[in-house]
Amino acid sequence: MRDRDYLGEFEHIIVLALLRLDDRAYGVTVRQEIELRTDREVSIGAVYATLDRLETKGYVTSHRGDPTPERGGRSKRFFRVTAKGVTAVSRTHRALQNMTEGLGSFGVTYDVATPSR
Amino acid sequence: MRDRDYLGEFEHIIVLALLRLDDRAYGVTVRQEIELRTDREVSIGAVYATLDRLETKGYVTSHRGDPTPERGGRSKRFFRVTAKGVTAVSRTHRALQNMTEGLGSFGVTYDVATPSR
DNA sequence: CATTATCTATACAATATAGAACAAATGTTT
DNA sequence: AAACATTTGTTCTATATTGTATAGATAATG
Repeated sequence: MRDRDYLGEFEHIIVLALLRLDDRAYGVTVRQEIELRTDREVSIGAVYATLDRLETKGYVTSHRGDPTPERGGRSKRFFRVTAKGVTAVSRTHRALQNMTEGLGSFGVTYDVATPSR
Repeated sequence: MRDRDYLGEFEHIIVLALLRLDDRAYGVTVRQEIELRTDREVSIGAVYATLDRLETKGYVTSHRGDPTPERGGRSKRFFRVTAKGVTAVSRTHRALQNMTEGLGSFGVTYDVATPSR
């Protein structure tokens, strides 16, 4: 993998969730944060699969937390964004910004076509 | 396909390019615009594949232009974003914004981990 | 040992990417 | 003007990477 890659759409969202959650970021909270802030349903498997890939790529790290004293308190796997990860979000973010700037709030200002079907 | 879907990362970029280029948007200019504004190499095949997919989903339409009187002036296939397409960018854009807001310029403010490997 | 929360494994669908092949126009050569 | 070269543009084919859901395994408490 070239280290110039951009984050995929969902990867992007996930990394942002980690940054927001700071040291409270683990599978379940990540999912919640996304469902809360975007109006989108997320399957937990999707979250873990993506987190694993991000870890493989060196964009995040994970470590086991201690079990908490609650029923079902299995130990959590906490995630954290690496410096490399931050670089990647920034790059992705910047690209999007460069493409967007000057467009106004599209959909209002720009007249559009209708689908053929 | 549910009409609640988000644009993939590259789809997003492509649609933004179309909006910028307005009525000058066809394969080659789309590619140029992206390479110009993001610091990214784009293969022409990727552009068309994505444009086709977007058209199938009703996010863009295309029509043939007349051949132009220049060397190599083969007729172009012009693309245009549909209302549905604009809705989709907006939705994608908003989701990203909601996830980003309050984060400051990440990378500066947030302290990060180092990759395990 | 039933219940709860979390994580893992796996499979499949959708998206992204590269590159070569093909097409249509004009320019050049003889 | 026929043949061939050059330029610009599109299509096709193949493959890799991302995104997604589901089912089931684990580890804790009551």
